[in-house]
Amino acid sequence: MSVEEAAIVAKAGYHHGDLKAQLVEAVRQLVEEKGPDEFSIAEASRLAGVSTAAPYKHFKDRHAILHAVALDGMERLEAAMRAAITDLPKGSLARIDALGQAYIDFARSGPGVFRLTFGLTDGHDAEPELMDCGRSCFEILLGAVADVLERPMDAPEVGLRAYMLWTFVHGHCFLILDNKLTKMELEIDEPFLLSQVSQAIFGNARGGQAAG
Amino acid sequence: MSVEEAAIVAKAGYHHGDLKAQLVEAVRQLVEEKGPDEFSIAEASRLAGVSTAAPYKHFKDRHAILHAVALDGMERLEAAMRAAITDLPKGSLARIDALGQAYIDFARSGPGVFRLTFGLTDGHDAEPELMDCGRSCFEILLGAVADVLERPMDAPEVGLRAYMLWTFVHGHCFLILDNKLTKMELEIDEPFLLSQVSQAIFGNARGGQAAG
DNA sequence: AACTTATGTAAGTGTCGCTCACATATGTGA
DNA sequence: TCACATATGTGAGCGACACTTACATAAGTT
Repeated sequence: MSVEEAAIVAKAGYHHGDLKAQLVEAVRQLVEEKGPDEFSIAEASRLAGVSTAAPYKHFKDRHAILHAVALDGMERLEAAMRAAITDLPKGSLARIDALGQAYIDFARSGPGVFRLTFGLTDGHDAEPELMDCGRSCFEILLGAVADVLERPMDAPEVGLRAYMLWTFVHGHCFLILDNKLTKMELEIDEPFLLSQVSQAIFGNARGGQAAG
Repeated sequence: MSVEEAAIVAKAGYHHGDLKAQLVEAVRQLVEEKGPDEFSIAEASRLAGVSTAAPYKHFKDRHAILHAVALDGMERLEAAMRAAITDLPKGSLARIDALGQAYIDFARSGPGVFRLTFGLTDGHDAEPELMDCGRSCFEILLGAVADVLERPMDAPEVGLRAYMLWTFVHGHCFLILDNKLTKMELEIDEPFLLSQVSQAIFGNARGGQAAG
């Protein structure tokens, strides 16, 4: 059901019924279509079938709406990461690769939201919800790395390797969103790339000494 | 010399003299101060001491200005990368690390421009100038990797490893710009991280030689 | 000096973010 | 059932902005 259809159903009378959630969804759509810069609250209001003043009953300002969309995205990312590893054995490198793939799939399925979620310039400090959710995502990865290394989650080498994995996947996401890969005339198979990365990071860590 | 001072000097009379370059500089400043979303052409015009219509004699629209700022940034990045390796021996891992550090320094010295340079949404970064400059940057890295591996630049393993390095550094840049490192309560020494990365990527490719 | 071109201004248009006064629906306790 | 507080909608309007148009001024060419 699109936003417009949902709007028609929900808005039986004067009151809308579910405006807050539908505004988030409308903004999400617009952000994907036109990019985070080009969307306007006015257009989202039109999509939801309400006046341009209505959103301000639910959100303080434009930034608050974008934050809500970003948070929604981050929550979906966390759910996807959890789902990605449930059927895989604890301590396996397959879990690491699956987490990376989930992250990449999330970025690819919604480039605009991905950019928003990780690119909001202003006070992430003022948005504790978004930060907490991001930390939860990272802790999933931390846990998987700790299992592979058979070390506690707060061990330095666990943090280091988890961070290395994160930066790699994160950077890869930004580069594929910009189509940099094809533009640089690189032909790289993604699963192969992921396996090479986990091998590079964990290859010398299980048989021998750890970093740190 | 700030933009305002330069404007006063340059604008002796009716004509400005150097408006195009100064607009780019003014926008660059504003992007750093307020973020790429918050800047306005009107404000940049005020900074440069001209009317709000003047910029449109030099740039088609807002996107064209942002593109010019992004291109200027990319050119500075390319220069920084070239400068970073001139005094280091060909084929050394030190060159790899220096390129990474130059990239990171560039990001840290101008987060707004960095985001702009690599974050412009798809329709607008299809600008050939920006793309060519980006490819030049990547080719510097490609050359350094090729030297380390003692293989031609177009060899698949050269492309793969160069890409892995790029994603690492690129992801790290975005994460430090968002202060994700401190927020995740990670304490990671950056030079150590870089050396770990080059070691992970090149460690098994050159008989286990580690970074300096 | 006359003509062309480059580069500036002022004024105006439509959109947008956001606010305010007011309208309408909903829930609650007497 | 009914007054009343609260939540959620509308329309009008303000100031800022992107961008356009018509016009003014400078600079180069011949």
